[in-house]
Amino acid sequence: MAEKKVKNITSRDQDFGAWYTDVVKEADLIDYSSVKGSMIIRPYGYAIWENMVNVLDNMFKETGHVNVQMPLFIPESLFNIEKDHVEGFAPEVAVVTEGGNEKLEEKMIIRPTSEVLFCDHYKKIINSYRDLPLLYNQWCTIVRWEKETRPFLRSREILWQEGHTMHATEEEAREETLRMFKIYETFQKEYLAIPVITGKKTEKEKFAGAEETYTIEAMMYNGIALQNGTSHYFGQKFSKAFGIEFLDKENKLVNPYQTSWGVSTRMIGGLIMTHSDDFGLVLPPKIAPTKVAVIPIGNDERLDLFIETIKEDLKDLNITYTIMDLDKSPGYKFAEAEVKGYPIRVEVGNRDLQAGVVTLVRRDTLEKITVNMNEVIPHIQELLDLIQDDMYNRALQRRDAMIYQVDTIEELRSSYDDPGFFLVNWCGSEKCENSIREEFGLKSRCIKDDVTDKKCIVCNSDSKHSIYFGKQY
RNA sequence: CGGGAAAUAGCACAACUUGGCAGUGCGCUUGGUUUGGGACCAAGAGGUUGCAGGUUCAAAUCCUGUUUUCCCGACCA
Repeated sequence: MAEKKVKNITSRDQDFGAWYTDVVKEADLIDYSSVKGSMIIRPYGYAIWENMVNVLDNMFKETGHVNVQMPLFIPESLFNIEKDHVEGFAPEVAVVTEGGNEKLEEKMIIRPTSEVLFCDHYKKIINSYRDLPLLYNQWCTIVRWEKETRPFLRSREILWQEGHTMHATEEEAREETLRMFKIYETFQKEYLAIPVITGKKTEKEKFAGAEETYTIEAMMYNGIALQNGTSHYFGQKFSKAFGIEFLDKENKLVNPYQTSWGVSTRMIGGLIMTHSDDFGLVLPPKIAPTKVAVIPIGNDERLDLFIETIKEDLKDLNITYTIMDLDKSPGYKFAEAEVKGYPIRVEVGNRDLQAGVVTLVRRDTLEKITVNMNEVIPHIQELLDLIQDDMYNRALQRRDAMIYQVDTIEELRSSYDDPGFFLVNWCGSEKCENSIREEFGLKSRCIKDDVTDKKCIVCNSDSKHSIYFGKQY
């Protein structure tokens, strides 16, 4: 069991913010660049993203979506077509005013999201109900001029995925919004081992231009909320504003119904702040680029033989691995394996070989397990599943312990500073939502469900919803 | 965008107060010895002190501006 703390990582309980940046840096996930708010994602960080992309991209394709690539620039006039959308994004867009040494006649906005580009294109290619549904997705970067930036959590240049779909009927579009919402939820639970709270955003918090926004809210180790994905239902707002029309089966000209949905590398930040510890990164096996680290200790011919065998076995089972045979002391390798968050490490030296065993160490608990040499592989397989499940369950327990049902404003007043989410009854008015935000610094996360037999904790009129509030990143 | 702190070798820092040869530790390279919690010996390499101006015989050091990073706040589909 590790006794010594990795020297360059601040303790998580002492200073959560410093701990987070330390882990991100020490695990070689990113480097800072000379460009404010634009991080360099290094190979190990990018490998985590690639795994996320692969899983999600398959899920998108299985549900009929295809990938496209849209322009980076949006002419100002195009951007200005939908009023709510402009108002929401205007404060944070970057604008190109010059090109080739000349002032541009029309400013070009660097996409902060691509709704208008998709709509501009859809207008041309949608003519008949036979063209629908149109299920497009793109993997790309976008730019939002954020003032405070943090690696993965909030950057100016954001690496993400945005799906944009058009449907013949409202029902279909609503189904799509929820289908993708569900895919995000499943992905985060099953692959990232992050328990999430899901629901609708309030009018105040929804996406600029959307009719409804569904959100995936995760709670970090310190009780802070992280919005880890959204799915929007647009109705016909954009299709009307952009004049997108098609002939339906009755030969009537109608506007299609639209959705959009996205997740970004912010999920990597969520992954870290949910699972990692003072020794470094802890990754769930299903998303870890390297699942097993084999650490040979000392020199021995039998050791080489063992390494060769285990390499073959792991390769056959498609379990990614690394052999840490660098010329470093064992302690160095253990610490290195921990900071990188390899889910399982296999320690093997003379002592083990003599006894015909190897030592397995789980990264999540740092528990050491001695197993028979010829049973290593089944143990690894079993352990990978167990770690995945245990990580989810631990995160779930911790989160649930930090959700507080609060029935009166006095209760909230005495507990609002506690880390976590507060479940309150709310009348649905923006006034009461704002008042909770102003007095307690808590933002609404999402609506849990409809409640009618309770009173709003602020104004005491009939409650409409049970809703989560929390501090956010 | 407001308040605070910082930037010196790849990393962490010293030298700055009181201007005068740019240094220490880790890491890196080479050779050797080692190996169960961040090994040891020896020999090396590595610098436009973030950037741009100014003051001065002389600037890492003093002054001005600027960029980036971190912390707190505001903002954040």
